[in-house]
Amino acid sequence: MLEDRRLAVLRAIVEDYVSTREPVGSKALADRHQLGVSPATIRNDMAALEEEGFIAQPHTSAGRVPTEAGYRAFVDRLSGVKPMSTPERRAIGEFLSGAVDLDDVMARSVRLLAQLTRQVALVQYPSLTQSTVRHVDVVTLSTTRVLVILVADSGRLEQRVVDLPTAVDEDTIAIIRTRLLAAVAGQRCSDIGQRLESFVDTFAATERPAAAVVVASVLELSAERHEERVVTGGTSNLTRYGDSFSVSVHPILEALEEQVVLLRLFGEVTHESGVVVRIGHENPVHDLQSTSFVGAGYGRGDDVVAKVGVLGPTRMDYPGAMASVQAVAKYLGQILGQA
Amino acid sequence: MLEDRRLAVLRAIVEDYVSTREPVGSKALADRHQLGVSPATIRNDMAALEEEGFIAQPHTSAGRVPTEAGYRAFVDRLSGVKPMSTPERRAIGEFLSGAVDLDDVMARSVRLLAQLTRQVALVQYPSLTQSTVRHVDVVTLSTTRVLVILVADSGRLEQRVVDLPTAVDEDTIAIIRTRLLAAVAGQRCSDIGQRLESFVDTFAATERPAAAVVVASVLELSAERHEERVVTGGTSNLTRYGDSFSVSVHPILEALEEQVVLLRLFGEVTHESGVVVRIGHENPVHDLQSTSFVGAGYGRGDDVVAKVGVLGPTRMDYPGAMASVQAVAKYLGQILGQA
DNA sequence: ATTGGCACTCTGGCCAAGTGACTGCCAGTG
DNA sequence: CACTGGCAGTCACTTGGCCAGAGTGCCAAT
Repeated sequence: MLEDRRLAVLRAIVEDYVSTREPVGSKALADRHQLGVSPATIRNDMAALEEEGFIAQPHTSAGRVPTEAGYRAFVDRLSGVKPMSTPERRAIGEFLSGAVDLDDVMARSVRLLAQLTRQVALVQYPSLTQSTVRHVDVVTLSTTRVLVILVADSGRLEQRVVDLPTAVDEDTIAIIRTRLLAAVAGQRCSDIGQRLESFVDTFAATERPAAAVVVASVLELSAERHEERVVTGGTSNLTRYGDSFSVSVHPILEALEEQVVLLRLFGEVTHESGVVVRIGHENPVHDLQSTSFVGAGYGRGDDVVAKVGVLGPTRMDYPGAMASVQAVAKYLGQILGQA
Repeated sequence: MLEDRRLAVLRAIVEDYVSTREPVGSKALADRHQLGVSPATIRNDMAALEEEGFIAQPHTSAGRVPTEAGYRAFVDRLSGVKPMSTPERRAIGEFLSGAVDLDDVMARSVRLLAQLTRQVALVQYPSLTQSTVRHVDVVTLSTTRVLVILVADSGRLEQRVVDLPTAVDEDTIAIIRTRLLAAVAGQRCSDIGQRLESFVDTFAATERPAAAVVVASVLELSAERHEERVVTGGTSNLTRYGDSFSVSVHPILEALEEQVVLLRLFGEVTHESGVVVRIGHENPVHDLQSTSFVGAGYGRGDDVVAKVGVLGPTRMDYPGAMASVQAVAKYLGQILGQA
């Protein structure tokens, strides 16, 4: 009861602060929410909340602002995922299903998510290791150069230009192509390493050098290192308010340009199907510790093949962001399933 | 002679302003450059330059700042392209030739250019219409779904998922694939529309519906609309200084997220092989009129297949940017030529 | 437990004065 | 005639002091 109201006050503070971006005082709270008590009472609650570390004052005579712990409590105990309206859901589905290829799906998703949340959106390409090989092709570019193409069932396509050690005629290429395809088609990407181990040895001596480099490139294409790729969108949302939300947008923009950093950010979002929220310093990336991250995995059925998320100020609309991220993840899974 | 010194003063103003980012006064000019005259004389020249519209004062008691016309004069008459050192050139070449496929080339270029100029870098994918078809492939995804892949000789690869009107067996797909490849391989992308005009009619009735949609998708892939694609990098350079360089970075960031806008920006860079500079309002894109653009076309030999450029504050190091853009364009052309 | 009242604190806006960095002009000089 | 030194004038920017407003904490009362 007493405890209940304190939490209600915390929720009110978070909501007000998120929408006004200004420290919120006891009077304003009493006015804008039906808490049924006077400002003085709220002040007492606020003092207690501050004691517990959920809120803080920027300076003595200012209102209160939620701390990271405050947001954490809000997310964990006070807000469910805001349900989305059916037309909204339908709009998302329609927008995403209009895509013509995987690149398009990714591009649309990131754009959509940025628009929905008005934050920076991040979408990761489906992992290769989790996929099976749909097709492999070897295209002749010149007598000593071929393009190796690998298509996964997620629709993901990887390519690579390969220099052959010696000039090779079209027939040999054809042989390599056919046999390679037979060897790996339908295999899981993570398995083809084993499958191809002694595969090269089965080629005639004249074909072997060329086959070796081609096979090597297929291995590389399907390897873990190559698998990760994150697209970003909505970076202009970082500068939506007069001037950034904390100190400077610069380090954040810098971080967003580094794939490695983005992967580290996503790294934390693992297995579990639910939405993950990382607030401020919970974040593994130092330069992004003034921001919060809301992410979720997506995939066909239950296995997560990649992740999506949004990045924004710690002062962000968590319920809304969680809903959007979840919805986009869900539709991404569906689209991938049918591809 | 007299005229000469005035221009020297203009050059000095531009250089100082670019490096210090502060209005430059007559005394500072006399100190930092060997103009051989006193501040008073310089003041006279400055008055004249202001009269002619090349420089302006932010307020009465401040130093002078170049106007757009001033930069224009500087670029046109006062600065050549700053030559790059040989080690620098070699570093560029090495960095770019390490790329494994076209995506990689583009990604590396944009990164490199952003680093060299410390500005926002833009790189456009090679145009398809200018290229010839190296390979076409049709990969079965399900009985009613195929992935159509088109590889151009520039190394560019386009893909598209296509729904077939009816279920089609693997043999039919194989037929379509083979005949399609024969029909378009080696053709210029811009020509294949004609080549495929009556191509569909040559198929047996049972194959025709499937062939029709596949052919249609190939046409789309090679069509003009699909051809343009611009990648950006170094956007964090926009926020390098305390706070933006003009009013706000926000509209600029927004503009950079719109492919259409970027294409409009590039649109102006046409044919001529040289470096093009657009200063402030010379720029066709309204939201980017507080910025300058330095761009150049690249391609194999003389025909321009796409463009590269950098975007930065009007107060930017034009000679340096021009040199970097030119160098990257040149190496891009070389790499593309050998691919 | 809640409330109204009151004293206290601190920020932000505002104004005035002082400082410094320019310029423009003018009279003087080789 | 081009250049120079000097000098007065203008204006932005900074500093310090002041005031108003917002918000708190505490206390005594209900």
